[in-house]
Amino acid sequence: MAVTRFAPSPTGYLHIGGARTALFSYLYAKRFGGKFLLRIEDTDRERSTQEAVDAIFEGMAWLGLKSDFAEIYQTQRFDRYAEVVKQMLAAGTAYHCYASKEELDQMRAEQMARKEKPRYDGRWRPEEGKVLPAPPEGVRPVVRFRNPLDGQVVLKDLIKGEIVFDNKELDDLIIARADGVPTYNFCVVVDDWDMGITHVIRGDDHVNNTPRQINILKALGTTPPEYAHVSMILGADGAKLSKRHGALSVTEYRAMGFMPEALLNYLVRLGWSHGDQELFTRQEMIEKFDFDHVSASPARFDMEKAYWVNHQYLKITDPAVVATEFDWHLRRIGVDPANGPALEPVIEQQRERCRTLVEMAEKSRFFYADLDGYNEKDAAKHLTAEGAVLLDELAAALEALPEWSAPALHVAVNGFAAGRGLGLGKVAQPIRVAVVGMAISPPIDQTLFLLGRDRTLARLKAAVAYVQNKS
RNA sequence: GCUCCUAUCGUCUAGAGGCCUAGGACGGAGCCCUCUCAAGGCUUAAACCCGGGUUCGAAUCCCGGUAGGAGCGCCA
Repeated sequence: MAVTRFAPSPTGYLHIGGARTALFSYLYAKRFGGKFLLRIEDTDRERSTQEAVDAIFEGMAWLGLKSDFAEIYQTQRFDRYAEVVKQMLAAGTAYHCYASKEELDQMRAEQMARKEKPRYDGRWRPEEGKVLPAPPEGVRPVVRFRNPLDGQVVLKDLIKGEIVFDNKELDDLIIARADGVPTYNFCVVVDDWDMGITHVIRGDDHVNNTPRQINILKALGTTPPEYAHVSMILGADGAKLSKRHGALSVTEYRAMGFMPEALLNYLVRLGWSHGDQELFTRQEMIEKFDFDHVSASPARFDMEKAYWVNHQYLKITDPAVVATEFDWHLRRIGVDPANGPALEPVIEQQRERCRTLVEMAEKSRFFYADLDGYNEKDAAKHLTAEGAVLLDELAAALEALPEWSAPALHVAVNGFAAGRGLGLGKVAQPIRVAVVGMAISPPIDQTLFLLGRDRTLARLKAAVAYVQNKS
C-alpha cells in the first residue's frame, strides 16, 4: 500500500514541472492500489493566494489527477504543529534561540567572507556543561531543531540512488518562527508523518532538505518514508523554464490546444521510459510506471514532440471525448458550435491534419461562421474566370442532387470533373476557396457534405459573383 | 565559497560488462502515394563530455577533470 502526496505552495499557477511531479505521485500510488492526496502548503501567509489555490485545483482537475481525500491546508493544522513543537522542546530535541535576524545575517556574512558554508553556529544550542547567555529582554525566541552533530544520514533515493550527508554539514534549522508559525521543513515532516505518507515524491530542489527532515523524523521516533527526487524540467534552450519559453502553467497548455491526456503522456515520457513505447493509456501508465526507469538528469521540454503526442491523441481518442475540448476552443475564438455540423464528424475529418485543438478550431471555423473574405493568394489562383464558370455549372449540378451525402457528392464532383476532362484538383481547388475561403480543407466531398447544401450553394454563388464583380 | 546532484544523436530516451557495426521516438533530409493540407509507407544523416584505471572485454564499474544544475532564509 502506497500513500503519496502532491504538496504545492499556492504562490502561483500549477506549472508543468509540478504537474509532472503530481503525475508521478499519482501513478505510483495507483499502481499499488494506494492513495494520492493533495496538500496545500500555505504556511507562508504573505505569498499564498486564493487565486493560486484555485489555479492549482483547476489544473489538477483538467488533468484528471484526483485526490483521494479532501484537500488539506497546512494553515488549518497549526494546533497540531504547536503540539509537536512542545513535545520536542520537552524532549530536548528542539530549543529556543534568541538570536536576532540582524545577528544571524552578520554571522552568515562573516562565514561567507571566510569561504565557509553559511550556517547557524549553535550559539543558543544547549550542551552539557555549556552556559547559555541570559535570554534578552522582550525578545520572542524561535525554535530550532537540535540536529545531531556527528554521523551521517543515508538517503536511499528511489531515483538518484544512495546519497550520503554528513551531519556536520547540517545546521539547526528553525522549526517555529518567533510568532509561533511553524516553518516548511517542519510542517512537511509532521504532515507526512500524520498522513502516513509512504513515498515522498517531489522536485530535486528538495534533496538538500531531506537529511534534515529525516533527522527530525528520527527525533520524533518514527521511520522516515521512501523518497524519490524528480529532476526539473528545462526550457527548450536548456535554461530554466520561464515566461520566455512560452508555456509554464498547465492552463496555458489547454489554451494552446492540448488534450489533457496528451499532455500527461508527454510528461510521463519526459524522464521516464518503458522500453521503446511512446504512447500510453492512463491505465498503461499506472500499470507500468516505476522509479527504476526515471532519469536522474533534467530534461528539456520539446514543444515539437509534445505537439506530436497531442496529434496522436487527437487521432486515436473517441471524437465524443475530443468534442468537449473542441467545443471549448470554438467558443474561445468566438464561434458558436451550435451554428453548424455536429462536432464529432468534423473532428473525424479534421484530426489527421491538426496537431492542436487551436488549429482544429481555426480550420473548422468556416463550418460554423460566415466567410471572412478569401485568402488572397488562393483566390488569385483559383477564383479565376474559368474557375467561376466551373463553379457556376457545378452549383447548378449540385442543386439538382437528390441526396446530400458524402458518397453522392463524391460521385457528383468526380463526375463533373471527368465530364470536362479535368483532373479532380482542377475542380476541387476552386470549390475549396469558394466554400472554405482558402485552399486547405478535408476531402472535398466530406467538406461539402458537412457544410450542408444551403451553405455550399450560397458560397458557390457568392464566389461566382465575387469573380464577376472583380472584372 | 561550501555541500549535493547530473552527463548517450539537435531533443526525449533504450542500454544493469560481451546481445552495440549503440536501438526507438520527435524534429531534419530524400523518395513514394495524393483533389489541397495532412496522414501514411520507405530510405537516410545524426550521439556514448574528456582523461586515467579495473577487466580477456566498458556506453555500462572506479577515480580525476570539465561542463551544467540545485541547495546553503524567522521562503516553500
